[in-house]
Amino acid sequence: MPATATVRRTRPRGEIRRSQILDAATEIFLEYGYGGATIDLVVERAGASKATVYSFFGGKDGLFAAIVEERVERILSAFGDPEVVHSDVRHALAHIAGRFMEVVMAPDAVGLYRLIIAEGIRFPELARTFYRLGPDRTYAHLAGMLSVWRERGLIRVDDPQRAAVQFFDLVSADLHRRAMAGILPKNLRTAIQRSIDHAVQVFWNGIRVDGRPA
Amino acid sequence: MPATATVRRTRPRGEIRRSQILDAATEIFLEYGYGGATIDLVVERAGASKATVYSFFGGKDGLFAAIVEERVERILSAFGDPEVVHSDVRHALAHIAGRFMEVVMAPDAVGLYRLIIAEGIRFPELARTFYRLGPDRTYAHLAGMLSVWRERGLIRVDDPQRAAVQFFDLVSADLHRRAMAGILPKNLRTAIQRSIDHAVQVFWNGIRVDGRPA
DNA sequence: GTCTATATGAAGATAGAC
DNA sequence: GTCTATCTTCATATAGAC
Repeated sequence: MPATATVRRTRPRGEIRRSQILDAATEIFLEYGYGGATIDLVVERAGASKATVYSFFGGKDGLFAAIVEERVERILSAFGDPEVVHSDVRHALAHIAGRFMEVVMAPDAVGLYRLIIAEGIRFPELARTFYRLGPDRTYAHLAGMLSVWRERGLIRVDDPQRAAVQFFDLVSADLHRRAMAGILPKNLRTAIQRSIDHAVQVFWNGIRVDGRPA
Repeated sequence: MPATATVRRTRPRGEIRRSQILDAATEIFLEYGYGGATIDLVVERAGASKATVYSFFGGKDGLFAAIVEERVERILSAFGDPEVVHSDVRHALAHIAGRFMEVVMAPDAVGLYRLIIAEGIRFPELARTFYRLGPDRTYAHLAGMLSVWRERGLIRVDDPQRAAVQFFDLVSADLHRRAMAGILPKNLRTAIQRSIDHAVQVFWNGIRVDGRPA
């Protein structure tokens, strides 16, 4: 083969600048939103130039897509590895709820969700990707745990997938929506803990097999 | 009193143009979002002129605030009058959940919520107003019903206010978030009905006084 | 009060040097 | 590959006529 198959190892060439730009852009977009963010702000914070941004990402749209895809992975990785499903259901629920809230209430995660909602109409494919890579995987995680508990006869639930969504909604929906709107209670950590406790209580009463009140 | 207290009845003077502009602007903002909306688009759809828009609302910000305040009232009025609290709790819950979903899943309501979330950072006071006039009143409504049921010994619940939020989150959170992101299942009405049924089931098991499974 | 026409400025995008 | 400097577009906002 004459000259076509030149095996390039052009790795660290522009990768550094690309990362710098992407990190700066993520901060800017999360802080100002899509409309409020400008390429100039990104350039300034990254210490790069406009032309480089355009050569890497094509434009503001491409930059936005790159941000979402990279960030979902990073946030989800914080959710960690599937742990052992031990048999104290209420304790396990409270534990996974706590980790869930740490992840989804983090400013970055809230900002990303806000971006998806704000621009979902203009970028529907991106929103779908976000849900597939993010929330849906988390739901599936808990659904698996619920299935195991059901097989062991510890709980009574028709549809583990739906029940998982219900549980996370009980834990997070209200606080998460207020966070997205920029409205949060003063003692956030206390509010989160109470939300978890009450969610576990109602949910547990809803799925337990015997009937006596807690 | 000489000349100061001239009682003007300058009502229908500019009120017509104002309404025309506000209606057109609401459509444009809900359709394109704050960033995508332009005064030119509003002017075109309203058949008015830029200068008139500015004389009424001061600018894009003022127009946005006027839209939110007017729209929350209109949407909430659709929720209607507090009905009689009859004693079939599960039936009543399903009924109020159905009306709630009709209101909050309507395209206008979803669009308004999306606007609040997207621009909440830039307009925090507006977001607070929105919550006070909208969701918080709805929660209080159901909380009142729950209190009545509790007094009658029909349910067991510690904090009616929190329980109300929990119930509406169970019913709506997942579908509502997907709607805001522009992602909806094909059979929306079926999905809503199923969401209501499952929410009532879990919530009822969580608050009922006796312990036998349904 | 309402319009037409215009000023002003900002932000996305690119041409060309190094 | 990366920068500086520039172009172009377009949206906000206003001045002035009717």
